[in-house]
Amino acid sequence: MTNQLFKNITTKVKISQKDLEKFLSLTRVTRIKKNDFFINEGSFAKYIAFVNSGVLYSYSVDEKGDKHVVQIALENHWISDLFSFLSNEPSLFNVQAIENSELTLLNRDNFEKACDTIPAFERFFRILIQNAYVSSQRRVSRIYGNTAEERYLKLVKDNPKILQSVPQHYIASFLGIKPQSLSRIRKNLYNKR
Amino acid sequence: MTNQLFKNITTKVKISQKDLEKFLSLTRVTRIKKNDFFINEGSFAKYIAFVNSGVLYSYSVDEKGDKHVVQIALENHWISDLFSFLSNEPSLFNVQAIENSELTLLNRDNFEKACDTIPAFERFFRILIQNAYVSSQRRVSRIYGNTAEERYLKLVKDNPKILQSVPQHYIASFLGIKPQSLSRIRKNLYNKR
DNA sequence: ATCATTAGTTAACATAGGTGAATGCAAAAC
DNA sequence: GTTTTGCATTCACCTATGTTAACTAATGAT
Repeated sequence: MTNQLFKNITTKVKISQKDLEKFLSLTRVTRIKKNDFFINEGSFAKYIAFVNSGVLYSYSVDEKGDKHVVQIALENHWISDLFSFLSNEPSLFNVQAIENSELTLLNRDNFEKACDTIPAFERFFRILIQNAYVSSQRRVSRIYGNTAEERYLKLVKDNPKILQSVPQHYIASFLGIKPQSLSRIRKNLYNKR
Repeated sequence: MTNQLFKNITTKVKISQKDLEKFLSLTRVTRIKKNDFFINEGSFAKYIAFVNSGVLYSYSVDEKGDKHVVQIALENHWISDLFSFLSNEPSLFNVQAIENSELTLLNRDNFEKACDTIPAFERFFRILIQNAYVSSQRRVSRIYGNTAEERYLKLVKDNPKILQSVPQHYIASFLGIKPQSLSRIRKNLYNKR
């Protein structure tokens, strides 16, 4: 599990073994049970989490009370409410475990410390935020430019693991459609072949 | 125009007059004509721009050749392809002037310099990026949770100036619908009253 | 083992928004 | 001043997705 985290960092930035271990010493490992909340909307995101094992997802709840899945974080990905974590504002999202999961946590103080004392980490983290931003922008473009079926096929292609480890109604919400519609889309796709 | 920029910064962070002037000395002012490009997709975003006067907008072009308006920057707002600017990757967007505009430009070297030597500026800029990220996430939620009519009304309410200074087909694209649909929506709204 | 809950499927019907074409108007180009 | 081009509007028709509801299968609780 530690290895996974090391690998996740080293694939994005050059960093010495020593700095990696220094970084690791600022984190702690925890477990979270299926359906438990990692972050509650309105509270403050104290941590960002690297998913060692399991799955988490984040979602917002709109004025009409409808849930909208924003991110699905499988094993080996980072999740938090970045905005709340970085700005110390109340969180706009809930983050919840889809299955029992193991997380490596970094709190805000240690995050600052890591940024201040490990230049490679600051760089790594800047890239993480940029990627989050870009993927959000891409998502807008995709919603506008593609049908739900196209978005589903794109997900199947780019992220087949999500389909295996996440119940379908979460995926529907992530794609911006109702579970019934996803069911219909899948059925049509089968019939086409 | 300089005053506007000062005001834009001081409303978000505390900064001394001296630092403000230092920052200003790192920028330069330029003019751009209606329909000219500030950034071309595929090229590198060398600058971020503060709009002193005029209007710019950014958009992507999808595989089908359709344009999708991503941001509309009126006077007194910042615009760029932040991802390209920060990561030095080719731009994913075009940024173009809707009318003749005057911009205050900051290039990457001076951006780094400003971040390194003016702590308040680094903070200001981090906030700018965070806001961009959050507004992108909010947009996804809004597309999923609201009809085009609701999104239009929200825009009218939050940003009436955009309606006055931007042709309607840009607004339609920004809302994720066709110009005909926006026309229909506006007609229905009139009839309701 | 039983019962209750949640997830997924299907189908009939409703609706928001897309598509293509026609029209009028205003601004730009000549 | 005339012509051309681009923008907004309207309409008839089409399609993707939403809605409601019924049914089944799987999961969890007692």
